[in-house]
Amino acid sequence: MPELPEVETTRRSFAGRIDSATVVSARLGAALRWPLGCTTESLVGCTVGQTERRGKYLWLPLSRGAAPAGGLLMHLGMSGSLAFREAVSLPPAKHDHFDLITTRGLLRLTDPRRFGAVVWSPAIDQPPAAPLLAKLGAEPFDEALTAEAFHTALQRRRGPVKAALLGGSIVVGAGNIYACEALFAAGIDPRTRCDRVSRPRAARLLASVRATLAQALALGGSTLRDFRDAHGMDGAYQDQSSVYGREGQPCAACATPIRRIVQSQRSTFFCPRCQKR
DNA sequence: CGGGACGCCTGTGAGC
DNA sequence: TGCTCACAGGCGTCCC
Repeated sequence: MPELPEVETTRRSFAGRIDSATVVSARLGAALRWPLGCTTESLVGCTVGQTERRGKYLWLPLSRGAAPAGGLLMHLGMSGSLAFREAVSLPPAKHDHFDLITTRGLLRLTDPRRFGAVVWSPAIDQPPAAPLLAKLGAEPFDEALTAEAFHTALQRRRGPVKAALLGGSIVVGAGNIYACEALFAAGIDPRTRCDRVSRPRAARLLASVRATLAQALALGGSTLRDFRDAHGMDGAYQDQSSVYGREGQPCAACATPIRRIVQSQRSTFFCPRCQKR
């Protein structure tokens, strides 16, 4: 569900609406990936600032008057979604695990698998937020990430290029779907060793990662919708994808059946003819 | 440092 | 109908 386009779409959908709101109360249901790191009571009275995104993490800065009061680092994991509603008194359903009730509305995390997280941190550059964010690679649309820098980073690795995209230590944002799609768009076999990707092909791959994420972003995060409706791959994204979830179906470009393999415990879909090592 | 396996959880669909 | 199994959009941690 939430890869970078979905997380960014989520951020845009509520950042302006919760900005400057004051926390009235908070509620933590079942435990998430990590402990909240503060009491829900300690959030009361804090003012929410502009929500930022780093990779697939969201950061909600908090303050008390003029004084910073840390912030909440949020992650949607595999099945999480955030909703912001003006109606504050909606009773939580089974998988609604965190509520931030504010003067402007209710920010609610729904996450059936609970791989997501909400963690209070005294600052974004201090633990526990800092060590989590420090491992992240470049933002995909950061101009500082040039084709040359991307190629150089690939040259240092020997594993399959698909795993490098998924790992996010070079560039963040492409999860399993968009990593597969970007590799297809670039015509690169996902099994290709990183250090065997030539400079021009690295440039093409980076451009494809950007184009794939940008397209999804332009569609408002094509795969983002209510989890109950979103389960499975039978939503809008299925129609958009060239390879993801299409094992056995003919490649749109050459009609060769799309293959599914497993790389580092994850499914990879690709066209064995269009994508070359 | 890189790279792969594992585990965290619940839900769903396929097959029997 | 109910069971078991494989699988699911992420990622930190552990080991080699």
